[in-house]
Amino acid sequence: MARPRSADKHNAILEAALVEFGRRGVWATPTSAISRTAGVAEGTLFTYFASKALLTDALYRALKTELAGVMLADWPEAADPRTQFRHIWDRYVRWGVAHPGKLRVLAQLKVSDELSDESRAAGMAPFARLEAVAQECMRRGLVVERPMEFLGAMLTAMAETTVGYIAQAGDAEPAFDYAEAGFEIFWQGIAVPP
Amino acid sequence: MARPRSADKHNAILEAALVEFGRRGVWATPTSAISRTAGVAEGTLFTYFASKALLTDALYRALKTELAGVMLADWPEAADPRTQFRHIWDRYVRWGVAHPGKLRVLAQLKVSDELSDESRAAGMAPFARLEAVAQECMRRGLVVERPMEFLGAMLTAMAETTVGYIAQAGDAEPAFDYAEAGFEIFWQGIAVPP
Amino acid sequence: MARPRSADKHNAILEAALVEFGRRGVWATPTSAISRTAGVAEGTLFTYFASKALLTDALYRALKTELAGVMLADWPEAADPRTQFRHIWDRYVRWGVAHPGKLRVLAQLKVSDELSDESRAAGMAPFARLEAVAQECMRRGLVVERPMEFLGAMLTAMAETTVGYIAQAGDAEPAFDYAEAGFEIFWQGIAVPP
Amino acid sequence: MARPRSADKHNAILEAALVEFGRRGVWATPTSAISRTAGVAEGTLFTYFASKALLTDALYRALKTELAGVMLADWPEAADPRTQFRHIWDRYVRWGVAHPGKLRVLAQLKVSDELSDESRAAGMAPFARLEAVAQECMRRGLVVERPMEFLGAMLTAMAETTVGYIAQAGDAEPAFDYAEAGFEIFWQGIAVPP
DNA sequence: GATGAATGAGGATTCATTCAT
DNA sequence: AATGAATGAATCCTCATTCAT
Repeated sequence: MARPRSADKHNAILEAALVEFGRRGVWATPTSAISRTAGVAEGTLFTYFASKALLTDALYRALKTELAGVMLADWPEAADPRTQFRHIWDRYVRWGVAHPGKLRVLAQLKVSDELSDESRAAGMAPFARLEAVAQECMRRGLVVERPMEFLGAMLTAMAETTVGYIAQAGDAEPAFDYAEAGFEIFWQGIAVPP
Repeated sequence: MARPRSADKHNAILEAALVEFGRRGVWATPTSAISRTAGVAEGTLFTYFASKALLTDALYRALKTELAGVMLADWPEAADPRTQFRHIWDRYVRWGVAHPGKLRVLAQLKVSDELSDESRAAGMAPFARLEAVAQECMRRGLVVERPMEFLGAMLTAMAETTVGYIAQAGDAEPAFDYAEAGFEIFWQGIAVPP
Repeated sequence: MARPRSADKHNAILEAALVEFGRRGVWATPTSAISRTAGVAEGTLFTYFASKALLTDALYRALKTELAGVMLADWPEAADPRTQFRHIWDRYVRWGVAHPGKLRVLAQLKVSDELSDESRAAGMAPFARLEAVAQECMRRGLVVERPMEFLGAMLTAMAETTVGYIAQAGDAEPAFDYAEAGFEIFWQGIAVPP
Repeated sequence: MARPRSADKHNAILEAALVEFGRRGVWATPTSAISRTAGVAEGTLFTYFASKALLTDALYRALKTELAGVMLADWPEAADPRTQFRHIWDRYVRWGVAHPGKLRVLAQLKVSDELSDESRAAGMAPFARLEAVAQECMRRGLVVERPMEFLGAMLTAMAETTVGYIAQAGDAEPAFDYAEAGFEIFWQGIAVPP
């Protein structure tokens, strides 16, 4: 057998793409910069990802999957709905604040024309797990009845905006707790008053 | 460069940039395509906009200004706060639905690295007029006290998401009124219950 | 008006392509070598020929046209058929011997897959003038009745082979007159004996 | 490199090269396509042929050898010269018509710069057997006295042209017998009238 | 020997911008 | 000011060949 394809290299390239995309923007990053950062030859990138578009696709999915994993870790199964939604919100925001580059790349990829429909769908898939929660909430009359994906998109948009504000505020002004404020708007927005 | 002669050409170029960016995406659009669509020579574009970055900047500001104009037109001065916010919301959503290309371009430009800080600031400026409304609402205790820009960003993000859903639903499924639903979330989210 | 497209540059590029193709072979010649030899920027080549394939096409047609011009110059209108055919033959052979590179490039282009059908047809067009001669000869029973294009292709193939032999023989061995010998085979081959 | 193990693989690669060259042209065919078609690994190709140039060389020689074999099979030893030449001619034309791809590849390889002089010489070698025939004819005054290789090249060129015409005519127009016509030109061309 | 991943020079274009007309 | 030809750096990807397994 020949040298097997290396998962390490695959990841190194993905990682490098993330780094370079974060530094220079998705469309301003040549594949050569990615391969250099990944420590592989220019051609090697293409044995792992047949084209730049496929690489960005894969990166998009990887980030989405990672994010979903973060949000679902330590899931408070027994907690009340508000706490569960807050869990998701906090994880999202914390992840975004901790990895501003990732969020930025995700934002760039989302508006990209190169992103395949399959990837867009795949990007949603990891969040399927959250559906059950919301469904249950609606059934119990705790939350307004809205299409699931719509609520999910709203949460995502609001959390992203929140992260953006925290990042922009910087350490300089920790005075205001945007994470808290953002979640309140979201929760008040969807909760059915008792 | 001397001051350009023709406002017509200036506008034709901006218009063409919008069309082409909408068709092919901001980063996949060569300036030559813009000048062709605008009906001017390749070089002429650069007497009106010294660089592609400056052109995108100008387009961003133009769209933001147009949007602000739409939102403030027919302003219901005498109406109650909810109605005023609803006015803003509806104008935004209606504009977005009517001009999906414009919204898409705006989204691409927002995540662009080329966008200057001045333009980002300038993009916010037209919305200053809305500040007064919110400020008054807060003072009267009708709305939660949050930094103005934060509320504005939230509104924008939520409205954009809403537009995205309406566009995606298409004419096929007019059953659900996302505009209404989206606004409810926003308003419940920020309103102080009596 | 802008700088007009220059016939000089157009020709310089064609000329340079000929030189480089002759030196390194059609498929081993990068466009950059052509532009360098032509004394223009790499990009300029593409304002005159949209692609390398189009350039080779144009070169093929140019060479064919030149060759036809050479063969028809000083046409011995009043001479007998044999002399007329000999005129064609000699011009062909002399041109090939004088410009071995051109013949070699022509040979490479002929077997190329890139050559468009239009160009192949266009390459034949200049020889239409010769048809009349052959037609007349056949009518008068001086020459066997064969499809015109077939005879033309035979003449071409035989002349090419002849040129190849002359070139290979070099100045070293002028003892044998291949041009004469080749024509004799051709003429005896098609002439109807009295 | 040690001597290759498998004659099968050697042949499979040559065969695959022929197929791919015929399909895509010699210079547009990557070695990877050849190895894929041959059913061997990319690297394996290079244990059988140290370089692409050597592979094309070998293919050229193989085709030439095959062609010579075809032409000499069923040799009419006792027949008169004309019949013998006709035998050669017919075998050549029939082979070319039956294997248009082979002839096309041969034509491409002939004009290639990569072809080594040894291979060109080797390509001629199989035809040495024909020399005796021609020599005898000349001695007996049946055929014009010309350098052997020149006559051979003429025959080849004329037969190739003939094959080209038959191929182009297709089944649609079997009316004209190019094989017959072509041979007549050749034979009249070289025969010494009694 | 067989495999196919790794390599990196090379190559045809593209494109923002400049500049001669 | 308007034009569009000229420029050449930059880019994605290909491919013959090498080499680790």
